[in-house]
Amino acid sequence: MAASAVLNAAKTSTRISDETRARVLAAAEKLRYRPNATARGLAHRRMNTLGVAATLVGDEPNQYFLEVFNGIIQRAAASGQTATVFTLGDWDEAARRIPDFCDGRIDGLILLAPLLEPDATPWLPEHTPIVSVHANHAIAGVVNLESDEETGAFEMTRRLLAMGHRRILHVGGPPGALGAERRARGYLRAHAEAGLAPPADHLLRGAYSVEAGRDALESWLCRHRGQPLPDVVFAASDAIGLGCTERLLARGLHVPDDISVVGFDDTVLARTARMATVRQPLRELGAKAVDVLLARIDARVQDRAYSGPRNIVLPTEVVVRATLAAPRKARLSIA
Amino acid sequence: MAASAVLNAAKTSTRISDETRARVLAAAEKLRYRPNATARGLAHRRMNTLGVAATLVGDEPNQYFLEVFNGIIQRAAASGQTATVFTLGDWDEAARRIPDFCDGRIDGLILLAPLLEPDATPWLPEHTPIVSVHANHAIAGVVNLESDEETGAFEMTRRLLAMGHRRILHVGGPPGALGAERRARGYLRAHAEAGLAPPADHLLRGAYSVEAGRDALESWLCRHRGQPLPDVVFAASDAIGLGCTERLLARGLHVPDDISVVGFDDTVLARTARMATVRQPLRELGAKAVDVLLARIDARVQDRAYSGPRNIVLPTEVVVRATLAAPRKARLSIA
DNA sequence: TTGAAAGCGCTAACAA
DNA sequence: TTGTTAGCGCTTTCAA
Repeated sequence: MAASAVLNAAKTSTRISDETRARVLAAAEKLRYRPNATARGLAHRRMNTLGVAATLVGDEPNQYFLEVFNGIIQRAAASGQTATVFTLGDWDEAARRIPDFCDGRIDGLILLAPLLEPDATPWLPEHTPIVSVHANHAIAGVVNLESDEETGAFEMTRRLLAMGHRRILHVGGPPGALGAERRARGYLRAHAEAGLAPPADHLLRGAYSVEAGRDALESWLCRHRGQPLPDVVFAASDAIGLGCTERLLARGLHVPDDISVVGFDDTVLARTARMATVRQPLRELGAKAVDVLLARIDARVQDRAYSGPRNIVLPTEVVVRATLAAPRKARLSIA
Repeated sequence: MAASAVLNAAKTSTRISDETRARVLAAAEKLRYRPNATARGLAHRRMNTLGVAATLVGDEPNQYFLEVFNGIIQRAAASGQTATVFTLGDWDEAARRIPDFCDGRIDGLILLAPLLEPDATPWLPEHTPIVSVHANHAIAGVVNLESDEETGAFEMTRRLLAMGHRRILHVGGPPGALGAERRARGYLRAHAEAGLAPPADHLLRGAYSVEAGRDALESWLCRHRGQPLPDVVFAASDAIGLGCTERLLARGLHVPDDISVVGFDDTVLARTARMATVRQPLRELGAKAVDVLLARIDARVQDRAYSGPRNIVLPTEVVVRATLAAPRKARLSIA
């Protein structure tokens, strides 16, 4: 009854006499009473906690994750929720572990860049609302948030072409990854629109990391010795772009005077390296994911169906920085 | 009894007959039974969840926080724990909000770089073990983890002096912040050891951010027009160092040919900008904080006193990168 | 080896 | 306006 009064203070002010309320408050104060969130959660079926599932491995922090996560916790805090992180070694573990996460301690789950089969339905817990950011496939029952990567890549490539760049080397992301495909598609579409066709060997694919970018570019340069140096490297991620820049500098080439470099994502890496890039609204994506998730949770609480869209696309934007300049007039050859 | 059996499978294998176990397992499977962590937590008084409290505001993600946090979640996951984040707008809110966090949903709390009064004891909940990372003061009942910032700053400064640098401008952290004091102290001690005394105006103080670094250096340079350019800028954080570099480049100065820049922390900023810095083992600090916290939680569960140290200091390390070179032979003046 | 019962700390519906 | 009661889903005695 103490708890009832203390709490109802906010809800039913008429229910308790002032005298009783004062007595309860005094007692609570004296006992340093703290309501227990677990018990309350049990009774209430609501923990005011959102889960975030992501793969988070390796030594170097994944900036993509960290930026989205930053957006998530800021918005969650603003909505009176807290966020708890579940790490997956690999998305193959998802079928086994995700149902365990949805065990009453979270009200909803955000999947960060999940690599899941479209038929994940059998094991996806149906009692917990789920949203995903940059899912690789549409998943039944999961609302997805993404950014318009193809248009971003398209606009960037078009801009490069308009500046006079012609030999545009695309150091792309992993084959099969939806985002990587979309970026490559934008790159190709911009060429097609300009009536151009980039040589097939100007489109590489590999992991999204600094090392992958470094190695991919280096081996490509070695294979193309004596041929003309590309005008610009269009990396499919900022990390790749950084790796490429590193190799170019190591070869004594100047960025952007000899060759430009542009990235993708606009993580802190690009901002720090003053690298031109395609901005994905990472923090907004995280914040919006929280909004949608809360809407779904509310709908469930009120036993309504969630009526919002199943897929939400946020715009991307070309960001010009110091690593992008007009192409060199005198063409260089690869040493 | 189903739950009992299912769970006791791990604990008391003799208690349940094989037949019953099989029946229970089959039923659980058919019902897609999932134990409820909240109820279990209520009964068990253990959520297997660690809390992390930090101030996390502003647009640009705080890399210091993110790196420590990365270490925390990795180690927590390895120990079968999850981490939930509580954000504070300001450490002044701590007295009001921290007791609320310790409401049964977490087993222990990690305070990230707390700015707390030493007499925080009255409101610190005594039923939840707490550890801090880089606390500003010793707090009764809280085990603190930190890194040896003074030695790091000392070693870096000594190294700069040994390279022949003499005019070392220290763009320091906020006055009153323990870490900033320690960094400044190391800077001064290295000078003293070499029988040198830096001019008083070579020691600035301000916030830890890129903007603060940029503004502090710019106004300092304006105030010292015509005087000799420093040999090197020793920034009290990577962010400050980045801000300083930005201003130097904008003035047409070359780093490190005209002037060197070194930072502090070794966040992703320094790694990306190839900036020399003093490395703080941020991820290790996070991981170790988890270890100590779990040890304290176990001690409490077993009703023992925690017997480990009250303060743990991890070493720092000088990292040399491209922004540090020998001082310029011909001295430049400030334009 | 199994079943029954009490309780973790709170909420909510119902009586008084 | 107040007190009582019955859960929330699980764990843990204690009997049977």
